[in-house]
Amino acid sequence: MKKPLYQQIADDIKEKINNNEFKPGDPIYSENELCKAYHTSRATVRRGLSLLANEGYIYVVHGKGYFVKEPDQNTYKLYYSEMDNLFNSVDNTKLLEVNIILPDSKLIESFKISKNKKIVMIRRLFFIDDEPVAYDKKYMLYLKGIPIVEKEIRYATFPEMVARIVKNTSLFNIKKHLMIYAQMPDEVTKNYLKIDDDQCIMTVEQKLFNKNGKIIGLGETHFKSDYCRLYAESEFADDKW
Amino acid sequence: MKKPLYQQIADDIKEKINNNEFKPGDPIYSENELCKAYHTSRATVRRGLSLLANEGYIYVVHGKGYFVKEPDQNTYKLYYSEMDNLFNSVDNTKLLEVNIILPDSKLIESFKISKNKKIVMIRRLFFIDDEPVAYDKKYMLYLKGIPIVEKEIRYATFPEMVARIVKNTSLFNIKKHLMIYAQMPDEVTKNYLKIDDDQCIMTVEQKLFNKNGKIIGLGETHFKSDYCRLYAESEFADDKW
DNA sequence: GAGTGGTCTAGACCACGAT
DNA sequence: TCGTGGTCTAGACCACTCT
Repeated sequence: MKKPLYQQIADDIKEKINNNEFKPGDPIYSENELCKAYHTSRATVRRGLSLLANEGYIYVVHGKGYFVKEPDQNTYKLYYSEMDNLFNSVDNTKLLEVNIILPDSKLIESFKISKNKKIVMIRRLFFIDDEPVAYDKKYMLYLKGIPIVEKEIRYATFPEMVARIVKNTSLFNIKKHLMIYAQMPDEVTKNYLKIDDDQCIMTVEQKLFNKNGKIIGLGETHFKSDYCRLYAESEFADDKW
Repeated sequence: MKKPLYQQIADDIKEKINNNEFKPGDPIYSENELCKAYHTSRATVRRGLSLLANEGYIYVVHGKGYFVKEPDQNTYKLYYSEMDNLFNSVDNTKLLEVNIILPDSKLIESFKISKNKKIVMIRRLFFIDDEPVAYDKKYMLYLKGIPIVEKEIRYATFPEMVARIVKNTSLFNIKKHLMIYAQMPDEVTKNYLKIDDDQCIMTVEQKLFNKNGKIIGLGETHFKSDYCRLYAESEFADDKW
């Protein structure tokens, strides 16, 4: 299990950064210095530095050198799926509505489309152990010719739906935004989720974009608060390479 | 602005994956095939493939080849800081308590420490425009000799605090976990946040670990729901290299 | 012009998987 | 054994920054 040299180089520098021997903003060794120090070639040195760059420890400036980065404290990896949240999984769903509609002014605004374009609207209820746990609404651009198969959308997450229904999208090239907040449910949501006391809900709004940055989907999911615990962790970029 | 060859190789393969010519699980070209196809050396081909691997499009199996990855639909990049959330920033804080305590059984359990170890406890209130918006509690391992300067912790995020107070930690090597959920406030929180109607709160629990996986900090922040909107987006790993 | 990183070549040898 | 990827060498030439 000998550690490759490029890994050793990366680890040595990483340790100096962790121990504050190199501080954010500081220049570190040049490639040539490292070549000499480790009696190796530039390719190997560069590979080590590339690891550190990918892990967010350093950055490069052409013609100047390598510098220690300010650590990115506030970025986390979040796991989110309408259907699953590490603690419980939706085990049943009910399709409340699948419709092709003309957009109201709010949707026209959001999708930046003309008013004669059509929108697919899907409303669902999610269940766990026969208890309604989330009320879900989705809007997607409608493009002729793609059949909407109920079976396929009952358990689909929003990205999966869009990859099926909207043309020229694959799960690889959808950009996604989430907005997450707590609120008190409105009457409709209260009814669907059978909330009678003053329990609150977690709302997750989704926006999906194609690779050109055009909005192709809008969604909101309202979770009964007991059934929505979101988990996130700091990303320690693992060395994929 | 000529595109480097390794980028071209990566883009060509990426396009085939986006267009579903290569599906998840499929083997793609071998390094040697690509060398021939692009009349180039293995190093260049490997650099292109490395890009794709870092962006999550493909994975490698030694001795077998490169394969298309299942797209990671449910992973997002989340921005979280107690002090800032893209919509509003805490502009004032009040230190309710800074104390060194002996852990109760719950803390002993959580930190996996013996009962004579000491814990630093910090409680704060956060304000925006003179309105209390969050109630914040932190627990950290106490190590002798490090002074706790009130000025330094009033506006500090949890990772910043720990990097100051706990030995051998830097902002680079702290692992962080978050648990996020909506709930109704308890009486204490209601009083601090001056909530009289039935408004709900967003709770964010933080766990901090050192590089060996040992827990070094526990925190919970309770936000008035209007002041906590969390934002996340799909991570399109930018080519750092 | 000297020093830095950015791209690329044409090899070598090793480790792993399938057969 | 053969084809695959994994590590590494010793160069080349180019582009950028600083002085």
